[in-house]
Order: sequence, then C-alpha cells, then structure tokens
Amino acid sequence: MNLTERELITKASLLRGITLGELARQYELTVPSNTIKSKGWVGELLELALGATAGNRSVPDFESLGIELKTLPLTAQLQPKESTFVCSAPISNISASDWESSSVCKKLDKVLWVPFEADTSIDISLRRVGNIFLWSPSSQDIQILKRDWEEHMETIALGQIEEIDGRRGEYLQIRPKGYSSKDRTKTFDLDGAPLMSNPRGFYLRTLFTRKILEN
DNA sequence: TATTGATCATGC
DNA sequence: GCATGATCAATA
Repeated sequence: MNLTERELITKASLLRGITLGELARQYELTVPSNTIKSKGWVGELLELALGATAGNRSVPDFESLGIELKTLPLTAQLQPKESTFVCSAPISNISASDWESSSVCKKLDKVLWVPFEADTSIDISLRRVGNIFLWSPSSQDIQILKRDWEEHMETIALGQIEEIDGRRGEYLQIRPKGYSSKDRTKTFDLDGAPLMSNPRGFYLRTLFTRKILEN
C-alpha cells in the first residue's frame, strides 16, 4: 500500500483542478459551511485523498517517504494567503540540539505542497486544488532557516521567551499556538526559574512560501 | 491591508 | 497538554 515517491507525485498531479466539493464527495465527507469552525478540514481532506498515514503521530505524513504534506491557501491573486505552521517551539526544556536534528529541519526536508483556492468569495466546495509539487529547501533557504532557528533557540535558551514576538526571523517566525491566549505551558525565565508562558509554534512567513511558489 | 497575536477542532 | 490540521481577527 505504500506508494513510491513517483507514484505519490503522479497521484497528486491528478488532483489538479478538482474542487474540494468533488474531493469530499469521493470520501463521503460533508463540506463545512465555513472554515472558522473547520480550520484543518482542507488539510485532512488532502491527507485522505493522497493516502497520508501519520494521523496525529509526530512523524511525516508519508512516513516511509519522509514527506510532509502541507496545504497552501491562495488569495484571488494566487498568492499565499497565510503563514504555514511547522511545529511547536520547544520552550519547556533546553534540549541541547542543533539545526540538523531539529523538528523544523526534519519537517521541511521534503514537503508536498498543495496550493488551493482560498479566496473567501469562492464557495468552499467550489475551491479548486492547484498544481501540487514536491519541494525541498535550497541551500540558501536552509542557511536562512537555520539562522532564524538558531536565533530563536538562543533566545529561548537565555530564558527570554517573553521577548520573542512574531516580528523576529526572516523566514521562520515564532507565534502563539494554542487554544487561547490564556493557555500556559511550563518554561523558565532568564534566571532559570520556572515560569508559565503561552505555548508557541514555528511558522513559515508568507514571504517565504511566496518565494517557494515562484520557483 | 499586511502582519502579529488569538483561536478552532480532534485524538490520545 | 501536546500532537495533528490550520485560519480568524485585531492592530500597527
């Protein structure tokens, strides 16, 4: 049942132009009337359609291929509309790690991008899937991502998590990630003393996914 | 109006 | 609570 990379790409290419409504019908899913209560729906639909197997385990969507699936919502101008969540930021333990062994690096090693129409004027069931493509970061991309990651991790290691905001990082930013701003998770302050803080996640800026899309 | 900060759903 | 999947909405 495990597809080869080539088979996956072929399968993905067949989805070009299909509407979310058509795809949902194939899997007997109901198209949500709005995305506010169904934020992850498109991602889950594409996981089904392409046979991703990871569920909510912390492994790539296509485990045997080491490929991560990411939907990429587009504006009416076919530009990326939103930043892309990568993974949560480790703020609770100072696990001495380097870029190569980081979750961010592993997640972005191979990504199957699924661009799709996300302009709100289009009915959800009529939004079309675009040209799905397999991508890996270029060496220049990696240089910048690695630098961003190292700067964020150093700030966290110094116990300055509260200083971090979404303005930091050229390609990779850190923003809140949780159920609400009241969410708290364990971390530490600049003296190493325990502190409760808002959970955060790593996100790719739209500036970066726009560059990806252009190539 | 682009970006940062806040939020929604589900499974275990 | 944290992993998965993200988009909404206030504000600069």
